[in-house]
Amino acid sequence: MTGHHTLSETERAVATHLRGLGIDLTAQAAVSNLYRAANAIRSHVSKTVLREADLTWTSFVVLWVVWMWDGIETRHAAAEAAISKATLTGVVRTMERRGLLRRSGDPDDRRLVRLSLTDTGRQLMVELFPRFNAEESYIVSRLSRNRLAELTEGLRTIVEHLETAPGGKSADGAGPTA
Amino acid sequence: MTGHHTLSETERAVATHLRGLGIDLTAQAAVSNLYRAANAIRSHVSKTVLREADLTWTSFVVLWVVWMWDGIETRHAAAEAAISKATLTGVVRTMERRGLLRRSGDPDDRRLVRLSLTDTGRQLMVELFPRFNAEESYIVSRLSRNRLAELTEGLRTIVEHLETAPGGKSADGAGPTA
DNA sequence: TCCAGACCGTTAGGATCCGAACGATAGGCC
DNA sequence: GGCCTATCGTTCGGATCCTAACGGTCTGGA
Repeated sequence: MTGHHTLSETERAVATHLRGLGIDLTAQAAVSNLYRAANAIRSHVSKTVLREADLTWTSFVVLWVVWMWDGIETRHAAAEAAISKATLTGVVRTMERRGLLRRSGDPDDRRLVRLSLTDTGRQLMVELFPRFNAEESYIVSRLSRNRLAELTEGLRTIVEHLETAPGGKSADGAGPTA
Repeated sequence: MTGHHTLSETERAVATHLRGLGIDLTAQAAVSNLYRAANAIRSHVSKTVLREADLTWTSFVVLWVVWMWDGIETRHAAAEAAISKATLTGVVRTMERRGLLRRSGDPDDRRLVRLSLTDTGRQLMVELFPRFNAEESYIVSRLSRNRLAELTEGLRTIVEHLETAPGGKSADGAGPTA
């Protein structure tokens, strides 16, 4: 993917469609390619490494977050995984059912729920992540060391720009303003 | 989002966790930042422009695709929007219910269904897209013209790499091999 | 002390999202 | 013509995903 039209064809169609509307084409191309790349990556990894482990992308991300930050509180885990608290509740239920993850209440503040991996979950990540990373390595293998560094830096700039922005300040959610 | 930890904190945690596992950290950082940026963008736009129009990101993308390629066949529309045919069926049903989109059979091949915007749908896109694009412009506003061009080029490289790859060749789906 | 407000995770309801299986249609080959 | 196979969009079942509303818990000031 994405689609039976190539990137060039799409960009040409866009250009002709939006002629004279005062559109920022460079921004359009950048965002479009960014999202297209993210989709391609998610799809690729889901169909290779994660498929064998019977994990969805989101499940893997949640496991990853809990692996990185053991005992993390649910609201923080949701923010790290870029999903809403409501979504996390469902994913955690699934992962708990499969014995990969554990919920435990905080004795000091009984509103809180803390998450940690089971031994099985930790073992899964130790054996799964290197394979996941191998795909990541494959994904960027066409870029030189310099170009890859520039790409990463550009992405960081965007992320920090959006995350520090005033933004919409919605109630919950996975947004940059959370 | 994405989280109460900053990018630097996360990268530090990753580095300490994966020490000695032979992990490609530069690839990990690149892919991680790419996906994080995509999430931030999707979230940002969803909460600003699309929220007012009561459209989900996917709905907007589908409308966009049909706007660009009027009379497109469903399987191609699904590929362009990077969603599965099954998902598209549902989204189209929703958009049709709201009078933004129309389905019509192909007389020459009665298996096919072609999609096109209604006048209402076209009018919506004409007034909505400039605002959408203004957000895109805001998103990349911190990058110089040169850095933006480099970013876009790097993303294109990744997309083309994944889309031309042999990959999994799944039956349906929105993947890079579709 | 007590209670109004803030915050926590969960639930409710609906839209996406997927792979797999399904009926319907088209096209090649005899 | 008559079948076999490929391909189309849809349906089905289940997981994700969101906002809004909810009950339980904490906290600070009267």
